[in-house]
Amino acid sequence: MTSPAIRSDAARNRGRLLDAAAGLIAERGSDIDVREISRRAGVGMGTLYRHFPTKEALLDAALEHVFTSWAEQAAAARTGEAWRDLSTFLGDALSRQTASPGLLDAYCQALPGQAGNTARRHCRQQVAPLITELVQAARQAGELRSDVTDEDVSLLLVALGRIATVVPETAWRRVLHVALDGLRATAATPM
Amino acid sequence: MTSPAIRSDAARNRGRLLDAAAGLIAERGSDIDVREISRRAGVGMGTLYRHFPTKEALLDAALEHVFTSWAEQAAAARTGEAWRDLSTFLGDALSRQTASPGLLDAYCQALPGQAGNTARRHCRQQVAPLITELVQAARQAGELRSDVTDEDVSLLLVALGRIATVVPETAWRRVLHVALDGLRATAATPM
DNA sequence: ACTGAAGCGGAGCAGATGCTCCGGTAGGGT
DNA sequence: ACCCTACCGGAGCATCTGCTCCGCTTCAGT
Repeated sequence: MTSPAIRSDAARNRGRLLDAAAGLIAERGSDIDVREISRRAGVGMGTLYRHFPTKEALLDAALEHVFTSWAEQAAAARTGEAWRDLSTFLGDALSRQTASPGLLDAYCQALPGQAGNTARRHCRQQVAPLITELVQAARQAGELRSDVTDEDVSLLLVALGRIATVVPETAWRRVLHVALDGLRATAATPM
Repeated sequence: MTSPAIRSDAARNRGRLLDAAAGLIAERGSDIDVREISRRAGVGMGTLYRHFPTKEALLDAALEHVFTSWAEQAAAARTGEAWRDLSTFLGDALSRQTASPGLLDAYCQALPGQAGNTARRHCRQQVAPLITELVQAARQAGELRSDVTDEDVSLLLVALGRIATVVPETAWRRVLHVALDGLRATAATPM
C-alpha cells in the first residue's frame, strides 16, 4: 500500500535539527553556520540537507515553532484589562528578544514591503492578529490614542527590539515607558 | 632634510578610498567587500592596505567624516526653539539613516557597554554632545519631561533607526510622532 | 533472520572575503 | 635628464560557509 511510514530515526533527527537551530537562533541570532547546527544536533550535514532543502528552510521551520509558542504564551497572559495587556505584551516581547536576539529580527524581515521570504511572513502572522486585538481592545477602552494603528505598534516593537539586545534591561524599559506614554490617548497630539 | 612630503598620488588615492567607502556604506551599510571599495576608488587592493591597516580602519575613517558632517549640519539647523530643535534633529537623523543605512548602525556599535571599537566610539562622540545640549534645552524650556536623560533619547533614535531603513518614510514618521508625544512633559507618567 | 530501500555522515567542491606579496611604475629632489 | 624610493596593482593565500556526493548503516516489513 501507499504507506510511506516515516522511519523513527528520521523523525528523531528532524526534531533534533529543529531544536538545535532554535537554540542557536536564540543565542546568537539568525547568522549561524550549518556545520554548527548539525554538530549541535548530533547529526551530519547530509542529514540536515535531507530534511531541509536549504539552510533558510530549516531556520524558517525552527522560527515557526518559536513564534507559535510566543503567540500562545502571549495570548494566555491576557487579563482583560486592555491597557495593561498591551503594555505587558510589549514588555514581554522585548524580554523575549533580550533572551533570543534573533526573534524580532525575523519579525522585521516579515514586515510588509520587505523583499520576499514567504515563510518569514508566515511567522509574523502568528503574532500579528494578537497585536491587532490588543490594539483594538485598548482603543475601545479609550486608553490607546485613536490615531494609532496596529502596524504602528508593530513597528514600535521592532524598533525597540533593536536596543533590547544591546543595552541592559533597565535602559530599554525606560524607553519603552516613554513610548507607552506616547501611545496613551491623553498624550495624543494631532498627526 | 626631514621632509616626508607625502606624494601627490598617495594623497589622492587615500581620498578616493575614503570617498568610495563612505559612498558604499551609505548605499548598503557596513557590510562591504574590500575588492568593491578598491574598484570603486579606482585603485588596487595593495593601495587600500597601504593606507589603512585593515578594512575596519578604513570604514572607521570614512564614518568619522560622515559623523562630523552630520554633527555640523545638525548644529547649524538649530533655531533656539528648544522643542522644535529636538524634534527636527530626530527627524533629520532618521532621514539621513534612510538615505544611508550604515549610519545609526555605526552609532549603535558605539553605545556604552558595547564590545570594543574605540574608533566607533569616537564617531558617536561627534554627535553625543549635541544631543545632550538639545535635551537640556528642551527640558529647561519645560517641554521635555524631566525624567528623561540624553541617553534615553539616544536609544530612542537608534531604535527608530532600525525601522527607518525598512519601511517608507510616512510609516516611520508616524512612530516618531508617537515617540515625541511620549517625550513631552505633559505626557509624563511616573517612571 | 533477511533484505532492500530510506537514511546517515562527513570529505570535499565552489564561491566569497580579508589580507599579503612582490615585480613593476612613477613622483620629485637633484 | 636621472635615479632612488615610496607607491601601485592585482594574482594568490588562508579561511569561512552553503551545499553535494556517495559509500556505509539501519530501520521495518516479511
